[in-house]
Amino acid sequence: MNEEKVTKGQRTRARILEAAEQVFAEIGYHDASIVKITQAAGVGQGTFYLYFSSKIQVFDEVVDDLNRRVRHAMIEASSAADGRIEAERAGFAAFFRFTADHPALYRIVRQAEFVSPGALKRHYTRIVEGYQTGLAEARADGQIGDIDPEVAAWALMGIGEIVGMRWVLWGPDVDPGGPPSEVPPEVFEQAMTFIERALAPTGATPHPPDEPGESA
Amino acid sequence: MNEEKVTKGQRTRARILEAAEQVFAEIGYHDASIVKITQAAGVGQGTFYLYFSSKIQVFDEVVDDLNRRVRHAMIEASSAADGRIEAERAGFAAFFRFTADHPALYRIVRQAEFVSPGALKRHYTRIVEGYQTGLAEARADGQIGDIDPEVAAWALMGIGEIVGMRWVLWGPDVDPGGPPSEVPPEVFEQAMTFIERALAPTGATPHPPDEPGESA
Amino acid sequence: MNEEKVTKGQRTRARILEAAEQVFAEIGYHDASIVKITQAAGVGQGTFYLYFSSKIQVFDEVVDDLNRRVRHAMIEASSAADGRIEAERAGFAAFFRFTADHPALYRIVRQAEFVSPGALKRHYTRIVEGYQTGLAEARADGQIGDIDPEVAAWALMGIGEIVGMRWVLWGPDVDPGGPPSEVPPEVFEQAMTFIERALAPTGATPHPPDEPGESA
Amino acid sequence: MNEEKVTKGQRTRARILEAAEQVFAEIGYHDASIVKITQAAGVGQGTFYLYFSSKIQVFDEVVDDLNRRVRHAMIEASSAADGRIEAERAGFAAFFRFTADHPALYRIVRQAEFVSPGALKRHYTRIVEGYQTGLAEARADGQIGDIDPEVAAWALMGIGEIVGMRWVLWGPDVDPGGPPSEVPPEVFEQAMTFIERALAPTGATPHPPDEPGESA
DNA sequence: AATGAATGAGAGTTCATTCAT
DNA sequence: TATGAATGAACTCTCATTCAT
Repeated sequence: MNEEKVTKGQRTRARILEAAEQVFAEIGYHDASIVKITQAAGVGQGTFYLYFSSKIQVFDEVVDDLNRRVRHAMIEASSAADGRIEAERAGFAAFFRFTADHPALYRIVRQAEFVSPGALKRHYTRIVEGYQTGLAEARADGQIGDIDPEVAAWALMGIGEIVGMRWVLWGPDVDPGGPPSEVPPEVFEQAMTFIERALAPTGATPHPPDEPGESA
Repeated sequence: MNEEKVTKGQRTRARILEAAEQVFAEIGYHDASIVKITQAAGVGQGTFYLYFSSKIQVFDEVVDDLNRRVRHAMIEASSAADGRIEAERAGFAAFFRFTADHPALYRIVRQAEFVSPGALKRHYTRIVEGYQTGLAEARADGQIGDIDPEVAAWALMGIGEIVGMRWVLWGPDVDPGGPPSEVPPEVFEQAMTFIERALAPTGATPHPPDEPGESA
Repeated sequence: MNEEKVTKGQRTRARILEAAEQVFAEIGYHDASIVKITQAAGVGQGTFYLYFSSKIQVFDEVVDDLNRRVRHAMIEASSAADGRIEAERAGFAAFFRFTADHPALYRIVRQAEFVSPGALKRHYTRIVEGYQTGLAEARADGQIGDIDPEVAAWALMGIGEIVGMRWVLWGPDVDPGGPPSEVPPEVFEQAMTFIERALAPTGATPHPPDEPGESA
Repeated sequence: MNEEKVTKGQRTRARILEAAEQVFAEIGYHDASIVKITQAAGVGQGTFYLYFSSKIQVFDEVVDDLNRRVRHAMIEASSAADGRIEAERAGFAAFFRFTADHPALYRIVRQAEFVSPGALKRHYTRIVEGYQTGLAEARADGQIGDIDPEVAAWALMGIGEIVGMRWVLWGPDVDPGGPPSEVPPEVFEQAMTFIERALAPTGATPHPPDEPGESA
């Protein structure tokens, strides 16, 4: 009878976790108080400590949770795509989409450095590991140029991060406080071009097919 | 009379600013208290408010100061270099060197999002503007491929940021707490290769010099 | 049916009472939480309030319980002894032994002043009443000197208390945190000598056996 | 000019210490909150932490302060007295008088066991050391009987403590909450008789001089 | 008879800021 | 120009007690 049942406690815990994510994203870790989180969750203050041992623990859990979800979104998107380049584009697109839908990701992760350094490293490292594995395989297959997969993976991470911050979080016009928007298509295309050229198999012209007659 | 003279007040102000940079870098904005900053500066608490109107104002000023210095270091290094590629390498090297010497840059900037969002945007935007101008000129000269200078500039910013965080701040082994180290030479080379391929003039082989028999 | 039977409820109640005694003794009334007591008893928090109306009530009951047991131990020991002096020694010895076996006695009673003043007075007064009765009888029989039994009884109580604290609770070397030890035999002898001299029949030499030829 | 001057800060500190003593004595350590103490002292909450690092630190200081004062009172009284017995009576009288005037002594010390065990031991040990030294000298002079000064000193401490609690703190009728009264003269006399008999030089009749016709 | 999730008042402590000197 | 004593609001966290199950 209670085999797959979600207990009342589990529901309360989930509500608090969700509220914490929202509040952290909105006002930041330090301005987020337990009172604000529990009010947002609709529970008493004491209830928080029934499920989390401290404010920092719930922060870690929020970061890990977001990390899990963004990686899931990226993997799902790229595995459905056809071919290496398509997969890459799909992965990046998923990353930007997730960022737009969950601005909490950025806002929370960037606070992590001082709040919980472990959480920050865990977050980046896990995502990078995914990239790195894919790049190593692609290099072995000759699908990309000769480059260290680790460095390349971190470079991709950096590009994704900054483009997400610049165009998703800040909006097209860098005006402050605007709601997160999608990455403009032309920006996305340019960013992908940048990446594809960087990774293109050495010796081959990086982007020749669509501009014939260009090579010497 | 006070034309070139540095007044006592100006010296006090500078001491507080310097102390603030150190304390923010070491323990973060929120754990840094006015008491800690003034103690580090060797002045009384009240003196702080003679020169700065609030904790957040001194933070903004620290960020702007670091920004000015890192841009200065990059410009100086790249303008002394010979040729576009050399200039770029020199600029990145200067960026990483500054990061290693002033870990405060990273640690403070990454806190800025919630402390003072304006400071964060100002910081990135100013650095990117420098890149962007250079890239636009280089594109006009045909020294780099056909790519939107703005997107490319942000991509470079992202690469610099993440490589700096990964290899300078975290150290070679991602072990926590280690002192900031230099970017290992092979990582630097790989990162530059990545960038040079991405920016290489379209149609040309990105890295031909080391593979002489490659061109058609 | 339930004449001699110990019901399940009675057993649960006894377990909680015992757990409360241990927890109060170990960490003190204020640091002892209902959760800790119920966990030590192996029951749920709510169960506590089925048998006790409040934390303070269980404290009172613990004090009264210990009081009953220490008096029982003293009475049993002294009633088995032969002669007034022997009885007294046996009573004190029993008191110290009980203290060593149940450090809770001290630790709990000394907290009682602010937790439940009534409990403190009840505890001391009951023990003193036992002494007092014995002393009054002994005085009437001429076995002890002419002294107010009430004052003498309180004096004995004070000696027992402080010697117990000093040598049983703090251990022989006043080092902190050591486990309760027995009163060293020579200390016990000296304390009894002190008491016997104080109570010795007036005019008589208090300790004649070891100094023969002294009486008039 | 400011040679012997008491600074403003020192005065504030003294006011807080005094308020803490009163509040601890009245409602006990645990019910005494920083708010209550600072309100009683007429300062803000934050001011407390300018002078004391924690609630427990001020408690320790209060205990040590009371200890110093009670020892001072005892020493002063007994050193002004004439002869060993008179000195002893004067010391005890001073102890009881101090207790009556500063019920805080008892009420605070008895809480110390769990609040700050070090403070409790320090308090008793220091007073006992004074007794012990005096008793050792008196024994060497043959003024008191042959008894271990350490055990005897602790016994005296116990008697003083319990008589003070019984008659000073609880008042003559053991009714609760009455204001601290003096030890009734006849109780004081009986207690001194008890002590003098216990300490009387062995072989001599303890209290014969004042009742000449008493011996057989 | 027994449970444990839920509560909210209140605890100790910190700190940016003010202001009389 | 410089000080540091003073403040009080706000913080995280604890816990005796209740009550629906």
